[in-house]
Amino acid sequence: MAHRDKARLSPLENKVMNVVWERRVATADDVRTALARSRPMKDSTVRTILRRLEEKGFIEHTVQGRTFHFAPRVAAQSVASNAVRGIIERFCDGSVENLLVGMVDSDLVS
Amino acid sequence: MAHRDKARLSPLENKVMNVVWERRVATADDVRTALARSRPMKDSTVRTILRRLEEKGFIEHTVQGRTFHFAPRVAAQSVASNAVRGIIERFCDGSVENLLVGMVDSDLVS
DNA sequence: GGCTAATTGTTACATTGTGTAGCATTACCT
DNA sequence: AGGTAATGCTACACAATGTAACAATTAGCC
Repeated sequence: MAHRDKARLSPLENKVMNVVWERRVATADDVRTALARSRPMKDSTVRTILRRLEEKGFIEHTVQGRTFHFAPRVAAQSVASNAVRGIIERFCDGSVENLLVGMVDSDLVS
Repeated sequence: MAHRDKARLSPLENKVMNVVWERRVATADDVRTALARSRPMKDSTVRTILRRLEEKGFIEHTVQGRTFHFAPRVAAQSVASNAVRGIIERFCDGSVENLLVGMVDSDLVS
């Protein structure tokens, strides 16, 4: 299982991904509408983010008529797990236990 | 407990922090020496990183003679837990359980 | 079939973050 | 007191990020 997914998500990319993850499939306009309240964006901006997300391998698209339908290529939990793995390597000397200890200490889990 | 620690660690800052965390206290030269093999850096570079880390609140220094002695202001596990908390919020809809499920799925824990 | 409005493609750019470092200055210690 | 080692200040190139305009295309309606 060789996979190159080192790419990280920027805050905005993250928000967009959340929309795609929630819907399982979304058009650029779906995304813009979904985020309109919390983060108004021009159509072009949304498309740029979607393009970058696709370049990074987080989403893929199919064409329906003239419209791109974006769907996740990776599950949110998968990305999350990967991120946690990175954290464990970088901060906890590779030990999951160390992380869990810290999480217990800060009441994240019990 | 109001704390503003939104600041993130860059890869290099991370490496430097690891040295400081390991030693509990380190001078700029200690850091440079410790990382010399894996990442040769000029003295100035190390100092810049240390300064930024201090600005970000990750370390603090005391002066011994003319030398700065840097020590962590936050524990590694604390930073790790915070990072995980962020991940949970951003990817797992705020649910620790969701994260744990993903971690189990990807064999991070059992 | 042709037109129009919706969609995508292409390109740009200002800001900030990151890594890298030089040089001036200061002040211990011998 | 002077040399040496440490800091203070500043700079800069490159990549990432957020933001978007404008051009080109084309699906689908009339």
